[in-house]
Amino acid sequence: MNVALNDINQTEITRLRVACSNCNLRELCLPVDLTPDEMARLEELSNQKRSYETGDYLYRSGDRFKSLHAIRSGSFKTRVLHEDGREQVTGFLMAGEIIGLEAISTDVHTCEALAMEDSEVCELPYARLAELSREIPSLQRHLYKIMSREIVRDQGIMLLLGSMRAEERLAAFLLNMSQRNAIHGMSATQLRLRMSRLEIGSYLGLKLETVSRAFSHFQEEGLIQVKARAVEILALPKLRAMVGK
Amino acid sequence: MNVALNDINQTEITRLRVACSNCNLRELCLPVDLTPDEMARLEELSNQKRSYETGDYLYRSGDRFKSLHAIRSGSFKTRVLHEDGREQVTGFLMAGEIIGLEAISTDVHTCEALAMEDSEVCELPYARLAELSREIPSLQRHLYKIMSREIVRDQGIMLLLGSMRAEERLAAFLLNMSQRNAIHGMSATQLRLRMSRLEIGSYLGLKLETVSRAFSHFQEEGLIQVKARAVEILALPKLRAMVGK
DNA sequence: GGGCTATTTTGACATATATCAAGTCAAACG
DNA sequence: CGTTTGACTTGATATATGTCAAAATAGCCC
Repeated sequence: MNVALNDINQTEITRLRVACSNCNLRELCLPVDLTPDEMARLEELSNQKRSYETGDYLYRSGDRFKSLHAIRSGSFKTRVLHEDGREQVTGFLMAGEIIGLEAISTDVHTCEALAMEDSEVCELPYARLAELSREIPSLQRHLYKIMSREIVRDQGIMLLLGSMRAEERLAAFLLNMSQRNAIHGMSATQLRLRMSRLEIGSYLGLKLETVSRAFSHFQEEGLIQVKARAVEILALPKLRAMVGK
Repeated sequence: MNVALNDINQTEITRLRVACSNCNLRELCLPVDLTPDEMARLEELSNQKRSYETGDYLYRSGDRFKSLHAIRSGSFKTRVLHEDGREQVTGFLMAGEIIGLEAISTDVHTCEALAMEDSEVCELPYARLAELSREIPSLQRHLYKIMSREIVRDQGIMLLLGSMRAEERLAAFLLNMSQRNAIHGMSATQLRLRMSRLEIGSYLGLKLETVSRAFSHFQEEGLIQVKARAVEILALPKLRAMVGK
């Protein structure tokens, strides 16, 4: 749930994402009125830093939940493993985004998160965040909002996944990647995908061949330029039109 | 998002639902330790009551969000209307359940809720609930949990919808209805569905004919006995097996 | 109860996606 | 530099679901 298809529905998308580079909670604070003192206390929470290499686990299913993590560099995917060993990708998390929210309720992670490339994260101990939010009502209210907005976002996904066809899903995915790139100051049209066709398919509920065909078809139509994982978006408006906006 | 497919994944399902008949927040309080005094204050919130006839709106898209509602009797559906007039059902809410959570973040309802039959609800003014939660830390924490558990639940839906086929979706739906029936002290096998095949299809992302065929097929297989909207579940374990558990 | 209407079921066919199987391409490695 | 390996693309076919149409059924009003 860390990643949302319906982001491309052009509602605000900044939300939980940390737009500034030093991995504090500025984005999270932005819409709430905090005093400089409160702000400082909030930023203190995110001072630690840790490195992960490609394939390393940030957390595994069953791990006790202690903290959220803000991704400073690199990217992660979250997944669940089914009994039969199949992998189901549930989200992609990029630099500047916060990961781990899904475990707040259970205190235990229900999926695993692993680095898709060498990455760095800052820890946000949840206990201290909650504690702080009890002292700062506007922060508390904001956390509520963040969480329930996640709900709305996912509801959006549900609606979309139920009714979207393969190419619409892929269009939504590309627009989502584009927007998240743009938020963090990178190109909105030049994408370097970190994930394989198989992973994209798993995330979108499609087979890798279907994903590949959709890429090819988009290229034929002049919507994008594909070169393996380097994708250039040529016709952003047309892609938007495909997903209904 | 008020309704979840993955409830049938046999995790706990009591959650937000109010199991006792007088529509207080007992279910909501249950897992938290409240003093009798705190409990009393909480129950005060749900004293009001209002009636709705079939087709009445509990709220509409765009309405200002003021309160949650606990359904004392009857049932509601939530939906969004697309530009072209198509209706998309996003949830079914039954007696004993709480509706409206999706609007907390935006302060405005993003979908509309209307009665599927004559119904009664109690209002839970959100401001007072939030205020109270500030004074009662364990309640605050519980609200966090409820909300983020909604997240997990919806994530479950996302996973399911992406990979489940028509009959699996219907099986999940039936099991969900069964469980919710059971929670509120009704039969787990004798279901009186309040919604049409069209609404079920809209909710599950299927066409009504597909829903109907799935019902028929289940009956042929001896899994259920169908008589219009009266459905008897004959082979609960087999249905469970269909959805992976 | 009889007729009316909406709902549900069923059938025939169309389309989208999955499946199976080659074949291509590119990075990694000796 | 050739080989290997994994990822990606493309093609042929199968299967699931959607679409269109008609018949059957149930609920409702008089």
